[in-house]
Amino acid sequence: MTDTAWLDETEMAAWRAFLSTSHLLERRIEEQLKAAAGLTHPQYEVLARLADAPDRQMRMTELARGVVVSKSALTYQIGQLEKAGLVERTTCPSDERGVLAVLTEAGVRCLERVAPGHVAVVRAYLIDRMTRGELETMTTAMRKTEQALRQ
Amino acid sequence: MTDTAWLDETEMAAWRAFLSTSHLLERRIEEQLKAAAGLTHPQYEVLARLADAPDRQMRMTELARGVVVSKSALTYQIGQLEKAGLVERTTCPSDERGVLAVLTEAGVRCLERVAPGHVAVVRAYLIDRMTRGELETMTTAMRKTEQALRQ
DNA sequence: GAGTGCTGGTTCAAATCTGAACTACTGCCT
DNA sequence: AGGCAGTAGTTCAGATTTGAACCAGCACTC
Repeated sequence: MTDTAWLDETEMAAWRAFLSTSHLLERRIEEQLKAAAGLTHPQYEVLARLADAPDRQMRMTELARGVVVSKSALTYQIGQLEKAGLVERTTCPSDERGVLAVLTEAGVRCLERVAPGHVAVVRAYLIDRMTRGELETMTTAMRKTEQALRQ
Repeated sequence: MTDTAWLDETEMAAWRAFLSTSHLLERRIEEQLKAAAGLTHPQYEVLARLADAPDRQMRMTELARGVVVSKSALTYQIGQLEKAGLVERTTCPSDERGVLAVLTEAGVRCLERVAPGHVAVVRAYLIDRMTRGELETMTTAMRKTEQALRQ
């Protein structure tokens, strides 16, 4: 906190662009998912992560880390998804404390139905607007920050 | 919704990296601001935008657009900042319906006190981890998306 | 200059997020 | 065994966000 250099023109522009864009995109995605399937973005992410996981199941904490949401928020969201029949809870066989979130058949079908529309938005506003080079540069840049933030 | 191409390896990696990073960074920033000054990130953004604006004042709608937050959320946040004495409301002289949010002297001082710590975080995790080239590439990429999302 | 449609803000209810307790179980260490 | 620090999830209260409904004031038309 002693003497941090201020952001120059270019840096400030970069930061503002990143910030606005991420929020705007989040808004748009939320809107699309809500309209198409009554899902929130975190909910969609949970389904997507589970679908990719072995046996379509994951531990709560691991899932929370992946989706980048607090443990309590995940507890809440899994509750919602359970009510909707898209996910089920199982106690982890190897660790009595642990809970496994499992994607149900209905969950799989829901995701299959919703994914195309979601991907279309991500593509239309972000992916397809970048060149391959920009895409790769962004990825490496983001990864550095991500890694730093995950300690 | 007809036949959108799925995301290939590289594209998916880019999207995931962007998504996680933006959320992780948001979390970290929120934490820092809360600890340093009891401010939320949107609140900080409001102060920062006002500080940059001519006469340190802005119309509500314009401010909401800038910070990328709903009008009702801004109403709420300006209320909070007003309670804290950092911002004041004035009715707009040219348009009787309009409201101008004005940064107070206390607001200016608060921002001056908090900004260095905030910028330090943005720098430490994002800006300083990129080369100048990456920075510029990211900015152009983000701008394209931003523009598309603002219609 | 009344009527009509728009725009600017606020209010409201509902949903969600977070961090701080709290409970239960695990893994060591002696 | 017995104790103890640490981990996994949940619960809870409080703060914030959002969209929809609402009330004014503006601007344009006939």
